[in-house]
Amino acid sequence: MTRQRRVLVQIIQSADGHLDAVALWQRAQERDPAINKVTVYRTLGLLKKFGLVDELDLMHLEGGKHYYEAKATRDHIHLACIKCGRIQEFESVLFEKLKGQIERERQFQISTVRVEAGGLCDRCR
Amino acid sequence: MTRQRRVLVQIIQSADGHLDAVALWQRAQERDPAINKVTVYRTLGLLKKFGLVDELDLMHLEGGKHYYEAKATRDHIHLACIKCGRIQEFESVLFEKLKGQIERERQFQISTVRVEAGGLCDRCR
DNA sequence: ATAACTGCAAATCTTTTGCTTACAG
DNA sequence: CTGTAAGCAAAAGATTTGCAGTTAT
Repeated sequence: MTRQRRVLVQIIQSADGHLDAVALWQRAQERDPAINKVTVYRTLGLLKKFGLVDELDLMHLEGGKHYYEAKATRDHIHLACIKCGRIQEFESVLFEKLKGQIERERQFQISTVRVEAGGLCDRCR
Repeated sequence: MTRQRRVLVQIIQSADGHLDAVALWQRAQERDPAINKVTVYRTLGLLKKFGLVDELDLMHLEGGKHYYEAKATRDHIHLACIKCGRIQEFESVLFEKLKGQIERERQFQISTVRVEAGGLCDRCR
């Protein structure tokens, strides 16, 4: 557990939105100007591997980059508005049931699930 | 409607698995050696825009590339085994209900949904 | 001490853009 | 004809790798 990792983990934990690797790196630089982008990628790789963060694509609204968020206690769905870019989160017991169905019917042991919907949000439709 | 587009659309339509842009380009070259990779990207962009193909990430099992498949009549979920890499597809009425719930409760007009689960398949667990 | 981690530079890979030529309708 | 698409080269952006020096434990 190094200084750099502490900084990165804390930023991810306390972030309100969804950060991509470069945005995370920029925020980290505010606290530790020497921190390297490569370290960010390597740390994200680790956190992902240990299931501490979720990796999102948010329907590629902004190209091919990936976004990260601290793994929540409860999985949630991301709704990405293709017009205004707003990202909403959504929880549902149906989603929980769906996961259960997958594990049961396919004997598939889920370690990560990602649900992303693209479309028009209530404000934009 | 050009020769190149016809080739590309036909490959996507008849593909059994999930192709990334480069794999699609390679298959296209077998039929039309002069076809350019850029044309593949541009055509994929169009097909995506018109909702004729779905773009997947398959849990980034192989890095940051994207995969494409012809939009099916019925949405389905992708299950990616993190051990053997096998991709399974899964349909469910629960999934359909979940989409309905999102549209109703959030007044969100879904144009594309993507559900991907990573974990261990029945053979690997 | 020593195994793991960081920084730096450079490589790799995917995707996008500008511009000219070619082709479909 | 005329607008749209394709090809080519080059750019841009994201992520990964090799290696030498540094740090956590």
